[in-house]
Amino acid sequence: MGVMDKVARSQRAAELAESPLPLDQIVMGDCIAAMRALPAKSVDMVFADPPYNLQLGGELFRPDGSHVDAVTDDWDKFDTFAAYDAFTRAWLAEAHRILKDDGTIWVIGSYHNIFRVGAAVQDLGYWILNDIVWRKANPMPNFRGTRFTNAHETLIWASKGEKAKYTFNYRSMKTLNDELQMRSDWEFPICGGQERLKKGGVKVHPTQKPEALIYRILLACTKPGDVVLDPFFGTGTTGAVAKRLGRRWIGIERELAYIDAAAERIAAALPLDESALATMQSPRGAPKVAFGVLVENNYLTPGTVLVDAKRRHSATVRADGSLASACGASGSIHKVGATVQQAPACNGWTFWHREVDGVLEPIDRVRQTYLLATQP
Amino acid sequence: MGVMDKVARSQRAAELAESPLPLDQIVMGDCIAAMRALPAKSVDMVFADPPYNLQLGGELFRPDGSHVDAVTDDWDKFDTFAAYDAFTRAWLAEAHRILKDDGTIWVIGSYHNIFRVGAAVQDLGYWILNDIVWRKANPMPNFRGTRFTNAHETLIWASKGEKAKYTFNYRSMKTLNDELQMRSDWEFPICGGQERLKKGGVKVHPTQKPEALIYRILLACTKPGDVVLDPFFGTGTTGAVAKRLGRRWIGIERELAYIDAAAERIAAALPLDESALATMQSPRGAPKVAFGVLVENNYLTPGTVLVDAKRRHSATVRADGSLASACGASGSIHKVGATVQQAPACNGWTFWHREVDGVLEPIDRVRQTYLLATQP
DNA sequence: CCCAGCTCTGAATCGGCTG
DNA sequence: CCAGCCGATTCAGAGCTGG
Repeated sequence: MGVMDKVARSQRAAELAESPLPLDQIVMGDCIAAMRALPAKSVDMVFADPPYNLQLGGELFRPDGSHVDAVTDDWDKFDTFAAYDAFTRAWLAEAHRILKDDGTIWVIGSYHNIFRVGAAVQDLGYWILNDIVWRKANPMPNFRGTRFTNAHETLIWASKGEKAKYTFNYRSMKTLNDELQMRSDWEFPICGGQERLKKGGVKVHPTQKPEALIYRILLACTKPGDVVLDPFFGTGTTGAVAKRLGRRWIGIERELAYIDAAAERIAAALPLDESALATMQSPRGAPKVAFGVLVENNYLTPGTVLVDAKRRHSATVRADGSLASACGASGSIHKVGATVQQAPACNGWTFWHREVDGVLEPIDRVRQTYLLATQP
Repeated sequence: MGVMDKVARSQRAAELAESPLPLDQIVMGDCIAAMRALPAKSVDMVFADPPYNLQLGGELFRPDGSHVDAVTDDWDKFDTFAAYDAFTRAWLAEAHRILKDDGTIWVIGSYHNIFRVGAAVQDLGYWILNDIVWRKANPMPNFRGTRFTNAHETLIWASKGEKAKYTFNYRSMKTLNDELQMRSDWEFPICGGQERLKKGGVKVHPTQKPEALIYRILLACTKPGDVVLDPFFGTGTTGAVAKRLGRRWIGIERELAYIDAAAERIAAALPLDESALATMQSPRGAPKVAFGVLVENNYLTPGTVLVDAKRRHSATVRADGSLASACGASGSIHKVGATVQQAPACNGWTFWHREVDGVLEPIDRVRQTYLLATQP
């Protein structure tokens, strides 16, 4: 870290200390009213998972006769498209005011609402940078055989305007994807297992999002110390991941039950720790596994020190799946392996080892473990 | 093919012969004006690949048909969006008028325009059935490294209204996908190689779509002989695939160069023969067999005891094709199955089994045997 | 202890025909 | 328009249980 960086960091710490922002806190109340109370140009990112306005009809049963537990909460009900649009434009306008000029917004939705959201985003002057598809590894089937299986959701990523600057950690994303550019289609399982918050065996929130999804977003489009605002906080996935990645967060939520669950969950979250190990699964179907995926899924913890078989070289795993060697080189496992050996190329999977109970094992072993756990 | 089918086909042929539709032809002209000349409720599908960007070369029309000059420099962004919206709503409204009540529309776009298109689709009363993601196997990389690789496009599939019927060949799609339900994310390569139309080494059209994409759409959502309208015909991918699949088509296109290329291409396309066109049928379309018919014809003897797969419930076949369960319930195979399970509904064909040489087989097997023996 | 098999569930705009 | 009946319809993952 250079001198300028240190100065910038210390200035930043001073700013945050005097900040009127409710950092790392959950604000209870209506999202629009609560956003009005926040100062202009004060946060680096808004992540929003607004109501989808599903407009579900009657009951739905599976072929085996069991009942599908649908989203029936009042917060998802709007009388008309016009009412939904008015609500959407109101909170998007507040978000635009609160964002710093170089901040970005992420919104997730399905075909029920995402087109209305996207049009509003454009009308309010935001500039869409990408739309991202979350491909669900295990979506709910279409039980009646009447349509295609609804197997994805859509995210919109936008800056404050056409000429606005923004953060995009291109190298981190490329490293995370095994030295290929990160594409606009991402595969993750839906949120379940240990990660899914339950109370008395019942899910706390009907639409809890997977941590791996937010992890990739924060890693791609924020820097450590950045402030992320989530106006539809729910059970606090954004807060938990932000804490894990060393980002600051602000949550807005109406329902006390969600707030309680979120507070408990975030308190238990440990920065860059293995706490979420069982929770995040991986891209399925791809025979290739990017090294970054192992990090993303907590098979390898950022900060782990890797060495070669003869302990002549060492390097540290970073949060984006890159390595930083003791001699200053950084990049993918292959590139750093080549650099420290002054070789033209290197297979990082077999070159780098981690120590387990005093014994060295190649990181390819971790990949095998991961594949065994995730491949059929 | 049954007698009724033959009658229906011949009626249909007669209708089409008298039809005022320009079947299997390319109409030269502006898409909105050309659509106005087509009769209401006359086509089974509209497939549309409208212009993606907002600079439409001065060919924008308001809903009233008046011309909009979109290239004027002093137009701000709102005006540009408004002009695109007006154009979009105008052609979508015409498409709604031209579609039969059980027809559907497909529109493809990218994040530049698809949100505006989707919102317009909803506002005009269409009912979105799915959004489909075309994952490009070989997308163009993001050369500047400033965003995620834009590796997909989005399609919207919608019926004419919430209660409208529509065609969806569920079994064909499931068969095409190795006996798993077809999902909402489809992977195809971009159009290239032999398929890509070129003239003097230069591609004829900048956004020619892969035939495989249209093939899947027509196979999923139309029947042989159905009429498909493409108001942005370009180089005629829709026409070539429709001809190949035994569907009728109408294309609208402004540019003579595209029309020439499309006409040549479609003339060279070879229709699949009828045996290749046969697709997986849904049991819904198969001839119905009442359970009582099996008893009447001695495929099942009155007094036979049926059980469920786990032998938890049992019932006796009566002479009139009704069942009498051990617990006193009686009625149709479906009703008794539902009653003994205390379920809202039940498919008796798969629920009830009979024992043959100590092995249980569903009574649907008996129905299959009967159908094989009695159908030509 | 392990494995095979069974159960449960997830942001879902999820019939058609007859009387 | 509504009630009632007919009968078609599911994938992957996690967790539990019994052998």
